[in-house]
Amino acid sequence: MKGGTVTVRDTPTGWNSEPAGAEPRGRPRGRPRSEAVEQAILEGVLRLLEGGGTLSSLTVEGIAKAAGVGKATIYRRWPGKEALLLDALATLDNDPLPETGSGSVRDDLVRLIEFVRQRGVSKRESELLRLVTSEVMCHPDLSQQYHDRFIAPRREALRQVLVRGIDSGELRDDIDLELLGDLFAGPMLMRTVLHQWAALPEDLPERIVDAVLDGVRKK
Amino acid sequence: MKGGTVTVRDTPTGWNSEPAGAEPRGRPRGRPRSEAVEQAILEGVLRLLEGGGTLSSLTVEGIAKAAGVGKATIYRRWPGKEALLLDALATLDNDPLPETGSGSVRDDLVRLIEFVRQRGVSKRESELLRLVTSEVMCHPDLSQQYHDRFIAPRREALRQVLVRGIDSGELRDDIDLELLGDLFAGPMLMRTVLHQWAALPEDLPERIVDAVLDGVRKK
Amino acid sequence: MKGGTVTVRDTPTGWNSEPAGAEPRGRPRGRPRSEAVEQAILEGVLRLLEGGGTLSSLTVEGIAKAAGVGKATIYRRWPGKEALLLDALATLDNDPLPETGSGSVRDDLVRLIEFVRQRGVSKRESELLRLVTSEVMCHPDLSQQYHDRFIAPRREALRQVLVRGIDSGELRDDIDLELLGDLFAGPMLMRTVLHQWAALPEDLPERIVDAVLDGVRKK
Amino acid sequence: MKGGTVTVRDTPTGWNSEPAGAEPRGRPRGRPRSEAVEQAILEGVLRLLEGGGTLSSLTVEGIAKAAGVGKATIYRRWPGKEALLLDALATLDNDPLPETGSGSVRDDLVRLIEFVRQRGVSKRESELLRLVTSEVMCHPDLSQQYHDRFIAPRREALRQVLVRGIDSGELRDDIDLELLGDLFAGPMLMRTVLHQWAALPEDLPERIVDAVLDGVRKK
DNA sequence: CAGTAACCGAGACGGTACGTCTAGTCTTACC
DNA sequence: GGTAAGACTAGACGTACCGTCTCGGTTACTG
Repeated sequence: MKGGTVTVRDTPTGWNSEPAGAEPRGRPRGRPRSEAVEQAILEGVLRLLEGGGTLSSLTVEGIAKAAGVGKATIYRRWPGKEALLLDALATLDNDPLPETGSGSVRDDLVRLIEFVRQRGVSKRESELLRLVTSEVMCHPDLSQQYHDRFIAPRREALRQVLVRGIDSGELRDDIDLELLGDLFAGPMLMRTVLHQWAALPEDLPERIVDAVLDGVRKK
Repeated sequence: MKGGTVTVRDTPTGWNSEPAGAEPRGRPRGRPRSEAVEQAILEGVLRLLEGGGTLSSLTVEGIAKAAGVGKATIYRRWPGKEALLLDALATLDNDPLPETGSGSVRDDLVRLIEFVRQRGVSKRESELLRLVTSEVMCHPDLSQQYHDRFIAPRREALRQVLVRGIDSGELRDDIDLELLGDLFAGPMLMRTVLHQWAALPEDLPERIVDAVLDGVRKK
Repeated sequence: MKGGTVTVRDTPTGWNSEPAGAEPRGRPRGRPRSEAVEQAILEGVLRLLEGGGTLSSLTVEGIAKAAGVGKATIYRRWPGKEALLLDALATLDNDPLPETGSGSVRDDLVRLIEFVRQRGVSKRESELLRLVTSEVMCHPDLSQQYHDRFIAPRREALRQVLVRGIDSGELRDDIDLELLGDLFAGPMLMRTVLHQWAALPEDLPERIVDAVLDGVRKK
Repeated sequence: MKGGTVTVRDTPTGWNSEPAGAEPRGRPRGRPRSEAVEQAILEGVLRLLEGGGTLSSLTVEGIAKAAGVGKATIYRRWPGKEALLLDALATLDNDPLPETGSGSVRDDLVRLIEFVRQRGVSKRESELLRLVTSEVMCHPDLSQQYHDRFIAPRREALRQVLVRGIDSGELRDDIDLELLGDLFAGPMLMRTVLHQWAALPEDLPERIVDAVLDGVRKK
């Protein structure tokens, strides 16, 4: 289901795993958890989100109803709706990051930012993303999860491109990588947080990259 | 807060105002709403927030208890806790924006970003700001309010500096102002959303401004 | 207003009177209480009762609104709506009791019970009576009031007739007067409590009196 | 209570029953309602009533607290506290009616009235009975329920005795049964309504029956 | 092939908070 | 000082979810 994990029993995100140690290798006893049920729940979340509505209107009870599932079945898999949301976001977010390293650093940067822009222009994804981001801001304990699963991969891809640019002499080496990354990603985030979905024109990635690369000071 | 409104009776944020038109000028009848009660409620919110906790742990009932006030008194003034939060944020957020226009464009930009950084390093303000931002992301109806009261003034100050820079020939004139603003503000927002409060070193504003001004491309 | 009381200032039922002794005789200071207001309140109660509804739907706030009066004006006169209800009942209940003593004891008894039946067949009065009775059953402190003002006069009239009957040898003297009264009044009360308003045919008083007088044992 | 019904799932008084028709006979799904919880609620009501207090001081919230139960659990079973009161009354009121038909009509009548008197002299029962009666007087929709469950059985027992008396020639046959019943029951009701609990001496049933049977007219 | 252990839908359970309503008091300006 | 208006504290109302807990019933593996 998720990435390269092979065992059927692996809980979606590592939550709620068995006592750990009881059965070192053997298949757990009893009826195995239904893969179909899991899908139904995640799809139920997405379906409810399409109807719009705030985060507090997305109730566990409603999700259970929408998925035709008992509440306990949800709580058996996730500790709460916040964690469930993270997994729901993951089901939409499994497109591979664009290839980089083949062309110029500039093109790679544009491609990466364009990839993020794509998320933003999709109604369903942007809605969910916004909800999850909102949720994460209130729950420090989810922040790490969120960062590791959704932010880190993108930042890492960005970082690799930037490192390549520095090594090749295309980029200055007196700016720390963290800030460098923020400069490129910031404008996209800004528009997301402020509901400015419309403000994502096709040429935005190019304009961001060029402005950051060249600087905004008049030569 | 409340800008230049003069009348005593003006409700905090324009919510819940009287039918409008009934009594064009005269003082409304009945016992006037207590200014003290209003303060007590807002202070109650701030006190509860210092104790930490997520947004859902900040209940209207708790606020009423903390402020020594009936629930109805809160609902008489605000339609819900989200709107109340906006006003609570405003009570912390009434420092005047820094003066600009006296020195170089670069100095003005640094001053503006430093002003935002100050908010971030204050525990109480940053906590509240994060909660409100989170809330706003889920409630499109509050988004406008939030933008007009907290975002717009800062953006306008920023815009004026940028316009001055363009007019004086210090800044390029081929980048739209919106994007220009995002470039400077983005890194601050990024760190706020991701709980990276620690990542706000004193020299950050300078580094942001210099990087954006000069570009990150190796000369 | 009420019976033979002359002074304007006398509160309706003696509640809420001034400190008593402060100003032994002189006209009290300030604006005198408005007679009209008092009437408006009582009529408001009656109007609301016509609309039907339970006792808990008869709110002080609603009465004030219906009477075009402030709540404080009501509380200045009555300690609560229960007491107010008693006075409202009194405004309907001021017809003089029928004359007795002129004819036979049987005729007097029929006349008294017919008088009670009249109350029952009037929608408005019976509704109010039922509400008040209900209220009284829950408030022992009003029980005395209720008894003195509404029950006692009727029972006294009944008692006088019965005493006359005993003295004249028409009635047995081995039954205590209390029980004697209950025998005549019981059937009317029974139908009131059980909402059997329809079961008050015109000849009911006669039938009650004859049955009780003659006994129900077959001769 | 609940008569001869055997099934465990029967809701107390038929309120809140399932859609009726969905599952004609099978056991309803989900966790069954706890019998113990039901008892706890009813006992909570009785406990609160012993403390005295008016009907409005008997709140659903208080009952829930007293029974150690959530409010929803109460509302799941009863539509409101009025209906709950009826069931609470029923738990006290399940003594079988006295046997009749074995002896003289007079003895049967005395026995029936003595049965009612017993209710009245018990503090707890009379308190509850008074509250329920009061409540019923204000809520016509409960009147039928109340009548069917508490009044009708007693009236029917009384009616049977009276019919036997008429058939055997002991009682006059020219008085309608309804009035006949009221004559015997009226005095008891009267004392109940007027808080005259003390006025229920042991020989009252006998005196009532004899007076009604023989008539009060001097022979 | 019966036993057993965990799964499943359903929904009851004790709580908590919601947003509304009313009680009874208090505070204005006006009369 | 009476009056209408309406804000005030307090707390019950009935509803909606939370996260947990039974129920009867359903798989899969195991002995």
